[in-house]
Amino acid sequence: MSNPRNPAPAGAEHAPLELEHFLPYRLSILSNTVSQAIADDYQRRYDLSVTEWRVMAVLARFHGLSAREVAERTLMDKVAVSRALARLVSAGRVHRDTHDGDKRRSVLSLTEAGWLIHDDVAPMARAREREVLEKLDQEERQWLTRILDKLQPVSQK
Amino acid sequence: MSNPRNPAPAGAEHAPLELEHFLPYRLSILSNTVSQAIADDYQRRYDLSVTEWRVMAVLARFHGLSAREVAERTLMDKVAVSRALARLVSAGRVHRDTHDGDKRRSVLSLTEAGWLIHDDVAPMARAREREVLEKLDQEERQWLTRILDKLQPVSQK
DNA sequence: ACGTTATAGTTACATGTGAAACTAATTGCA
DNA sequence: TGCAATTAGTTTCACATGTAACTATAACGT
Repeated sequence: MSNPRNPAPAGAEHAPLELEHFLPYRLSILSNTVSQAIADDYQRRYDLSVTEWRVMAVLARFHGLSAREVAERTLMDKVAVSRALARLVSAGRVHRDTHDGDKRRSVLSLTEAGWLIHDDVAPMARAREREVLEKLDQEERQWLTRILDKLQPVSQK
Repeated sequence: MSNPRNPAPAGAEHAPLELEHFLPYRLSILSNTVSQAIADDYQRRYDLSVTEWRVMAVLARFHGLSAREVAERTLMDKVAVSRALARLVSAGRVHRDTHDGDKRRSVLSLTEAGWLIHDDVAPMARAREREVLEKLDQEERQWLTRILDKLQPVSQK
């Protein structure tokens, strides 16, 4: 009916999608490639998942957050945060207190061990990001930022 | 020790990562948002996963591919393709033959039912992509394409 | 021809992830 | 007060996904 490994006949009434030019597909491939490259660095070395690293990153910036606030800042859902925190706390990387006036809330912070990991991983992550961005010239980098800003959903307040 | 929900003191020696400006993080969020928006359309309606849809999309374009060739074209691994095909075949959306000269290889094509779904989903996906791209002006769209081309890994030959 | 090696595809296992149900604490309001 | 409705966080379940092991067939080198 039609020949293997060749595109469908031009007159075809089906208008198939060309994945390699389809934005969502391209974004997905790119995102996975980039994230994986970075995660490989610390994943094995510290047995640290991407979600855990994100939690650590926000706790490095904002002290005393609750789990819900971490979820807001990372745009992860609360279940993911809860699980990441469980592992981080039991690994001694995050300290969990209970909020004074509200016993439901946790008050989170990096432990000494958490900081050590953070201070090793953060520069590594930045270096990897730099490697990716080096493929672009200055002008392209500026456009990329601008484009991401316009496409990005709300971003956390 | 430090006040909740405020950034760490400026003199802090830890140089925390600002996730919201970190390229891999932004890509991941954007990719998930965009893919999800599109997938929602057909996911429920046809009980069709993203991987399944990608397989269908390449089979719409290239007739008689083997599973391995589908994997190459979608950049998915062969296990994912195998599983997607199992579902698609059992749902009567893809027809699987055995290659004449090589009994290991499959020869895949969309069935009539598969084509019907494809012809409904493909325009829908394109429309959603258009909605996303409408947030950008013409110049930005051109830069985006150029940037993706430069950042993109190898792309399938 | 024949044993080794490579390839196509599937299965099994371990792990990750999201939705919904659940517990505990707090808030709102009659 | 006291009871219903919210909120913080965890647990459970179903399902997706990746790695490695496995089966069947084919290709290669002698």
